[in-house]
Amino acid sequence: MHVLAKDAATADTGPGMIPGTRFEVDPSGHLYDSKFRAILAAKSIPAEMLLSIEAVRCMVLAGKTAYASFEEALSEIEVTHQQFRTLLCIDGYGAAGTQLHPIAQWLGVTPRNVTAIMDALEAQGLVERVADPTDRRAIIARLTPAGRAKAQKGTRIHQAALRRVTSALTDDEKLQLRHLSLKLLAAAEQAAPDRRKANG
Amino acid sequence: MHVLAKDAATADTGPGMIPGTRFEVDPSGHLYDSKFRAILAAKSIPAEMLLSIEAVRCMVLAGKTAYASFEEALSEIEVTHQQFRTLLCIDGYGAAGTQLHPIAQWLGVTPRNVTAIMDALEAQGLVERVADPTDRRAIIARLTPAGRAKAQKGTRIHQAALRRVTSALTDDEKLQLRHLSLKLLAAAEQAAPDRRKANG
DNA sequence: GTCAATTTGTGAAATCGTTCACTATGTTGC
DNA sequence: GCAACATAGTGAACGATTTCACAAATTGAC
Repeated sequence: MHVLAKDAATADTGPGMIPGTRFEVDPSGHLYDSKFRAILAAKSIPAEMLLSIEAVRCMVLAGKTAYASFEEALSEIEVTHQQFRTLLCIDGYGAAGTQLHPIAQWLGVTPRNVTAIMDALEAQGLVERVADPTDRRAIIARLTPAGRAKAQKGTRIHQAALRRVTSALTDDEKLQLRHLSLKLLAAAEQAAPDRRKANG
Repeated sequence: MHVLAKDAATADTGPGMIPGTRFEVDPSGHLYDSKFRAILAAKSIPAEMLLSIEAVRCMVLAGKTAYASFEEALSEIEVTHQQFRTLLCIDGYGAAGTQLHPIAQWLGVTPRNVTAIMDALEAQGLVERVADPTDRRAIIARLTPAGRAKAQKGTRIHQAALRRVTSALTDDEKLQLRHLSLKLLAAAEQAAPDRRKANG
């Protein structure tokens, strides 16, 4: 009826184990996580749901871990991933800078959060807030020279990390991954209609 | 040199737009997000990186949105997705219950966080802490009858939401998605080696 | 023109997660 | 036996993000 975590933990080195990973290959030639499946198998879940659960979970986990590795890499220059993405976004607007709301959309977070991120970046001297001459409610975020330098260094680091993570996939596989993710995303968005739609 | 967000925003209904989604189909027949690509195109990113960025971002976004839709669905019975996953995990151990550390592994969070989740669930009367007779340091988490009922209701809701999200994919596509995600996950784990490895 | 509705940014408080430090207990080597 | 070390749970402090409420400015309907 139930499988204790210990049971699954002892399955660390199963028969189909791939060297260098904790995953195995199923009969159809696809990777799966035997440890997770062993735990899941005990929970009286309809067979047709198992694959769906596995797929979504793997995707979530891969995304989280990928972003975590970016975070880790960027810590070298003392910016968080989110701060780096913000710098990159602002940099894209050049000397003109941009209001904060477009940044929020790009990051896929609330405007309030951008205020907080800006506070941190400003404290580090990487961005500056200047009045928007065309709209007195708004402020313009602009990179300082230090911010531009940081964005450049960050870009090198981020791209190296990205390459490290994605070199495991061929271009065709990346295309496929993007395609399937977007299909699922479109379906999920209809189920959670009020969510912010990030661009970065 | 730079594309303002406004420019991209006006591209809401491009030529290759799919009805019912905000995505388009590229020449190879794969979905992509034209809005995101338009913004990205301005940022002087090496061509070979663009696809990698898109793929990872789409995956992250899809995962987040999928989980958000579960959260949304489960709010009907006043549990968070994480609380539901915790209930499900504990339920898997039956009447014997389990210590908290295995739960932390299953959820992929720190033990400290499980304490907090348990606090919330206990306050709702869904779980109970009892002393572990075999280890006086440990406590055993067990579902109350109310917890069991909640887990059951939650399972129905969660599975309905999961079906809604994943019905967009064929079984073969789910297999493929899981496969590619795990490949990427394995690569990302090597880049961020200290991360907790979740099982649920 | 004017007034209502919307938009922009931010303070305050809440949520969810983390790390660090600590106590109490178990385990192991000798 | 016992010192050294590892493990289980939790308090305290912190960080990222959200929601709600608000003031100031803009926009739009008439």
